[in-house]
Amino acid sequence: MGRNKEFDTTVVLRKAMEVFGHYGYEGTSLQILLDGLGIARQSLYDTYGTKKDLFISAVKHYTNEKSAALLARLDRPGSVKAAIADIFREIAAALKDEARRKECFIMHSAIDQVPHVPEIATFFEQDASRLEEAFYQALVRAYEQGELSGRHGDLRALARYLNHSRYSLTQAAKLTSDPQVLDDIVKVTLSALDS
Amino acid sequence: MGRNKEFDTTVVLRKAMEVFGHYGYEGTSLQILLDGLGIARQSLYDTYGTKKDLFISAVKHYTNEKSAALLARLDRPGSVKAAIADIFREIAAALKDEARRKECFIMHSAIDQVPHVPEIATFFEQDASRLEEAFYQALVRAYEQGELSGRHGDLRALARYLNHSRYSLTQAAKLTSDPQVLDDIVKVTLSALDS
DNA sequence: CCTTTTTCGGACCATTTAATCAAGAATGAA
DNA sequence: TTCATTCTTGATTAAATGGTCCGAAAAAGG
Repeated sequence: MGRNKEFDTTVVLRKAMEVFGHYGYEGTSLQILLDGLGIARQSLYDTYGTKKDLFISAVKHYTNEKSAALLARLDRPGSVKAAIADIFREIAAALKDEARRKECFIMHSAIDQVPHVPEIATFFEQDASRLEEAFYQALVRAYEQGELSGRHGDLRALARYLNHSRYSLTQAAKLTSDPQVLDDIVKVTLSALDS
Repeated sequence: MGRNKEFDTTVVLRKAMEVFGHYGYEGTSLQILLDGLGIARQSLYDTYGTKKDLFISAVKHYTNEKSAALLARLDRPGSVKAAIADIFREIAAALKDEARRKECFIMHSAIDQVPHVPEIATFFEQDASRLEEAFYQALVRAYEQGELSGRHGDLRALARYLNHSRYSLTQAAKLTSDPQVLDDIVKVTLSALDS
């Protein structure tokens, strides 16, 4: 019983990603935040807690969403190289889409806060090691399937490289408005898997 | 005539890089800034102008320094691949050095401000296109010297990739404390030049 | 109708912010 | 010495900050 929430909490969380992504965590004043979310001040505190709580929630929600999609794609049987290519092309596609790219920039703000918000630091550590391991296992499978030659000796290094490249694409997107640049970067990045 | 400045303006500029790199532009309060610089408030305003002015000066000084070193190394005759390898290993070395890495993080804060400080945006655009062109010319020379095979067809894409990888290393350094990860990333990054 | 829950808007708070002004002491060159 | 420049310190300003409290209206279920 009682009145229902008028806003979808996950939709508002998406908007929070955009706002924090655009202004950064410290650069986002409460006023800007409320204007961006389209809800009243009290609703924010009732639903999400403080500004920092909301930020952490948005970061986690974004990261979990992306990580889940990545793990799902890596786990699909078939060519591992094709899976990795898909993953990177999907990221590039998101960063080239005017509507979707805005959310992605919250990653930059999140990395900014790593030294100052322990909860985000540990969260990223765990997420990174999980994904690095997933990449590694996928590469092992690729090797067993004959997709990789002996010249890709250090699969651990390759896994770390792929995981890092994922993050770095959003940084590239912040620095250029030319979609061709993103495609070029992805193309060369994937060439590390060529035989 | 008159009293001399007691502090070296470029030394203070270095400290400014560290402070802004650690706290971000908006996260750096004037008090934190003054404590980090070790000068009095009035000295800051007399010498550098406002907080934003100092930030822009620090960013430009850092970028110019790094870019000049890069261009100098690329212009040296001899193996281009060796030059590029040197460049990336030097970046990794700086990021692994507890003392030097702190300055590098100002890049993250600077990229953060790109959408909000036009002066930084245009400065980065110019710097990026200059370095991309330098990488491209170097790759052309490498090809002419027989260092690259036909499989490195798109030298423009390769140049963009190298320039982007340079930036992205500081982001990787923010996310991991394990120096081995940086080495792994550099190793795989450079493998894009292998035949 | 009654109760519960949420939304909304304004008032309010203490703190912090960047920046300016003022004044005295230190310093160095003419 | 004289004068210009810088350093240091403290006071001050006006605005913005994140966060809390309160009250009334609106909706939904009992």
